Amino acid sequence: MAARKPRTSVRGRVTIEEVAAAAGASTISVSRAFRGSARLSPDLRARIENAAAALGYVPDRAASALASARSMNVAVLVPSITNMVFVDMLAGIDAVLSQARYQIIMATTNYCPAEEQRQLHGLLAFRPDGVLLTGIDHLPGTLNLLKAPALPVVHMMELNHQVGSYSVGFSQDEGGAAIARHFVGRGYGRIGFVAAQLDPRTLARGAGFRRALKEAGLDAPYELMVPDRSSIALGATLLDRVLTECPDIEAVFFCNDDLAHGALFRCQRLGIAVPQRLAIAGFNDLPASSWTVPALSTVATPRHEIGRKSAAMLLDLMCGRTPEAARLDLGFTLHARESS
Amino acid sequence: MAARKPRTSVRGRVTIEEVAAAAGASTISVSRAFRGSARLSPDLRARIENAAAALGYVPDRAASALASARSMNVAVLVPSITNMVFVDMLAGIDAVLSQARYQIIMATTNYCPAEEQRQLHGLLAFRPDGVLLTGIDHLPGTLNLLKAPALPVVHMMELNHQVGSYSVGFSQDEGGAAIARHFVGRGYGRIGFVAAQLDPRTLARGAGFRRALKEAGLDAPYELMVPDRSSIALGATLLDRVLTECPDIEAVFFCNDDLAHGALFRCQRLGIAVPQRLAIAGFNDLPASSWTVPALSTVATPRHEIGRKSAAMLLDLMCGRTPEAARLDLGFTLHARESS
DNA sequence: GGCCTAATTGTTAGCGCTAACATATTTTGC
DNA sequence: GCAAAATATGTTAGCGCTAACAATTAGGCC
Repeated sequence: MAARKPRTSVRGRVTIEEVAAAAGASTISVSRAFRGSARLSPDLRARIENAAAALGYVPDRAASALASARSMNVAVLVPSITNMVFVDMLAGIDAVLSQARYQIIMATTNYCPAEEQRQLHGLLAFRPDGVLLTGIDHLPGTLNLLKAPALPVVHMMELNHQVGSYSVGFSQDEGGAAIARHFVGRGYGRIGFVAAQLDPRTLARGAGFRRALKEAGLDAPYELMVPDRSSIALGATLLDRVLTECPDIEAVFFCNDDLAHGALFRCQRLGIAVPQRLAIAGFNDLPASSWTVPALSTVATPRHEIGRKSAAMLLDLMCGRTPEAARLDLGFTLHARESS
Repeated sequence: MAARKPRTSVRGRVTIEEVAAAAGASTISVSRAFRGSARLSPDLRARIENAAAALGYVPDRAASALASARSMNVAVLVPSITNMVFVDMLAGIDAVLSQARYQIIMATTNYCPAEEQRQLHGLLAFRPDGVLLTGIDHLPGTLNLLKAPALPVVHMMELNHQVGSYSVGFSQDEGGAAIARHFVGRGYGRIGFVAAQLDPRTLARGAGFRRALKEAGLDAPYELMVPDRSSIALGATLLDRVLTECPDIEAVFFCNDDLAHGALFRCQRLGIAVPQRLAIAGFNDLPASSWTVPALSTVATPRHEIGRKSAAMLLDLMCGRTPEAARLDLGFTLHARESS
């Protein structure tokens, strides 16, 4: 017995056992005190907290996870953190999960489904209690990984219409359509769509844009789509190509604000009047968009709220509660500004 | 004995034991196979890998960490991830650490030393093998937390001259001085310094800026410093205040590019000619800075490289190797563009 | 008081994995 | 051909914590 009860841990860390000894309590009571459990007299709790503070005790999540089958980790997969959109979403997620004592374990997929599966596999080693995925398009293998441990999953940014799946987002397709209708309302004739980083959400925006133009009886738009990662520099480059390939263009929908900013700056540089000579619209409403001159027309997306609500929904699922709705549409807001 | 060897794990997860049984090997061999250890015949290794793949085995980091006293986690603390600078740094860190099979456990401090300590305490529950901290100014309690477990630490972004500490960065002070000398070289007379989010790095830039102006025999600059978080919107607001409070100002150094962009946009809006009427400079060289019209003069910081080198240095320390240098100065580059 | 219920605290047995120490098995040197 | 060294594989005992149960104490009521 003595061998099983070292008063000083082997590895030089303060363990629950030392705290228990110092507080004159049992290990399980220390464990309970740290998990905020009820069923502990104020006196014992105080003694334990004092002892823990004095010894500098830090709980060990690994041991806790192993013993309890709950890791209090949540795996989050986002395409990129260089994209402000996902950073805002992450902030929303963290706000809700850290409140509930969960820790985010995050990885980036680089917009690649295969990389998503690889990264998820890696994150599963943390035995997360739930998973947040960006988007609704995943490899079969990715979803398979989640089946065996029956992990709760919430899909973010898009709306998943598959039964049994949970999602929080808005209709990317409708967002694209909103820009199209705005262009139509302003009377633009020759219209273009420029996209990069052709992820499912970008493509959905393009589809909605096209559909709405068609519904309004207009010609199919001029389209320029490249697989490269979106950036301001790429937006500038693509604007040049648009002007070369389609000189009579009147309005262009750039699939996101990064590209639109690049195009806007390029127009300034070239002395092209926006919106008189060329109207420009973006998507997402980044902070810069309302400050550029001219201010950028764009669709504001509720990404922070998407993060919050996704986390809340996952929290429900992880606690065995049934979320109010399996699909939460948070909508979007068209901001018609000076650039169109 | 039979009770200690369940062929199917209690929790429905595939365990190392089931893989071992399926491959006709011992558990330790499976463990060795997954840690890429040598001392395994190609035949056994193949059998284990096949069995693991067939069963869908995912290792359990919690159990591994508990058994081995190595978590393969690295705790990283950054002020914010809404700031591109730290995102770039994180990308550099991740590139190196994921290569070495380490996982980043990240938290944000919101530029607050007390929050840094709180978050570090939380991350220590992951028993990280090393820690990366942003900056060199920390609460005594923060450093104390790292003392007991004798955790390797590398400080990022600034250079720490304290003996026994490791840091990778550049001289923020010199960066500020570089802008000052640039302004002096261009012959500007009435000069200003505008700062927000007064973290130690911002203050160091200001100090260097001031020092260099003094060395050049100029008057002390007009200064406007506010504690708010930096943003484009704030940059625009502060520009208005600068013009009101100091109408004859000729050149302003904004402590970062976000503020400078806001100021630049505001000048465009107000019809203030940059740099003719007012010269503007920023700090960090964000992607937009070379595309704005006029292009923004700024100091490019090697933040991605700082991330890479910090991670590499920490890797050395975690493996018990001694890094080549305890302090790595990666410098910076002044980009004198159109705005000044 | 005596009996019951409820609240509080403790004991025991692992969670899944790996370090440290055996134990085969093969290779090498002479 | 045989001991010594090198290589390959296995056995055992926990890592620090918590679930499940057990035991103890306090409170309530007639």
